[in-house]
Amino acid sequence: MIDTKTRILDAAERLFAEHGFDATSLRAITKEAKVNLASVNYHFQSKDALIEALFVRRISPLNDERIRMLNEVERRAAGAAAPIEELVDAFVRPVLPGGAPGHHSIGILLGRMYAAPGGLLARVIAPQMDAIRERFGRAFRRSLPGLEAEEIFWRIHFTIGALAHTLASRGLLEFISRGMCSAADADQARTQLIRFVTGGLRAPSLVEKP
Amino acid sequence: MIDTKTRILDAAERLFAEHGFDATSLRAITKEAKVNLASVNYHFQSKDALIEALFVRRISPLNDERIRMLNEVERRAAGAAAPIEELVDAFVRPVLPGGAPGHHSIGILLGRMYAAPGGLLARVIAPQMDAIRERFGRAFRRSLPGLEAEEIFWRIHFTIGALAHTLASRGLLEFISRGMCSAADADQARTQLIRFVTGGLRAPSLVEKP
DNA sequence: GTATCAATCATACGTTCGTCTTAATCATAC
DNA sequence: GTATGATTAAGACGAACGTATGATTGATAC
Repeated sequence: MIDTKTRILDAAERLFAEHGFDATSLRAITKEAKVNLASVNYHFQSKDALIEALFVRRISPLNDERIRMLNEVERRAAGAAAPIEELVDAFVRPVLPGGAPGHHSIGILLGRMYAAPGGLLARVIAPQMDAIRERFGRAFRRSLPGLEAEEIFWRIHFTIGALAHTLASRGLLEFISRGMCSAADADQARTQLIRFVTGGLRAPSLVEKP
Repeated sequence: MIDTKTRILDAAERLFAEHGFDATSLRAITKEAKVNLASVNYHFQSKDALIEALFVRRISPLNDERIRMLNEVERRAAGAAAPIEELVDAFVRPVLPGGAPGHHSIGILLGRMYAAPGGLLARVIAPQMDAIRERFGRAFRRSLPGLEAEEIFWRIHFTIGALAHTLASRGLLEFISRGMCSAADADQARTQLIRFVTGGLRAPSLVEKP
């Protein structure tokens, strides 16, 4: 029998991803997890703290995997500038379904969190993302010497947008089911995403070079 | 004195954009609008219907402006394929701050809605977006003859993602204020966005051409 | 066996929410 | 003036929520 704390986290992750944070009550979570209602306030202190714990559990391994893949890409490049496609792949793959070990619905939740108001993103996610952003920013600057740091910043921002939208979009699957898109598998989505983002990153700089 | 219905819509739009739909109560809205609580259920029927009315009021003019700009772009192209930058501009400008007449916070709400669960997007926004997607899809196919229809579909999807993320991201302004990005004005964001998206759209096709 | 402490359980509390009801107000037409 | 229909006002209702309480169980150590 899995321990109560994990059962709560798993159920919460699943239900939050499906219905959103506000629309999911602790009663629904404890029912899904087959635990007592009070367990949530015993193991965590509040609903907010539960949500926070939920991200804490996933984000670190996720970003570790990103860094691991990035290091691997740079190792293969052997000192030269790494190919943009591979940098992007290291950035997006771990967060896409099937991309990281123990991966469940955290990608959807992350995508949703980026659009949500409130302090959780600023308190929990943003600090973790700053390190990733910094590390990948350096790699991109290396492989895109024609761009200024500020432009890199913007383009990473747009990359996150395209990624988060792909993760969060409920509409996508509907479009797919309506025949507007034939391949529903994650590989197809990732390949298309990488191609698009790589093109965006490679776009010429807006800054006039002397 | 502006009429009650409009006052409610304006206040709701403002508060929803700032705090989200669930975190904003009808009492907060009616207080902000300086109207009676029951007015909401009188003029609209429910909170959900209010949210729906809120989008209905803005989306049509917004998409009309998109179509108007697109037609203008195609008119200038005089039969030839229109430049991608201008197509993208017609797509993103109306939804960005200062881009359309009567524009307030609807962009933030749209950006947030794309990441939110529930049927409102599918019921209200998606049907309106289908027409836009179709119209712009045709224009993009014309200007990007090397791409298959499915690839165009994906790339419009990613474009919406980058756009929605830019609209919804609270974090962005924080990064800006922390000096990681110097220009906070909408012009800078739009220019960077268009450059990135154009590059993504122009990326070579994934499909092998015979 | 019994003391101890963490975990689980049923249940209650206080709050807040969306909605509804009923009465009061206002403008307009006759 | 008065009737009429639309709007606004004040307040109450029931439901659902997050949280807290106190009892109960279960395992471990002595």
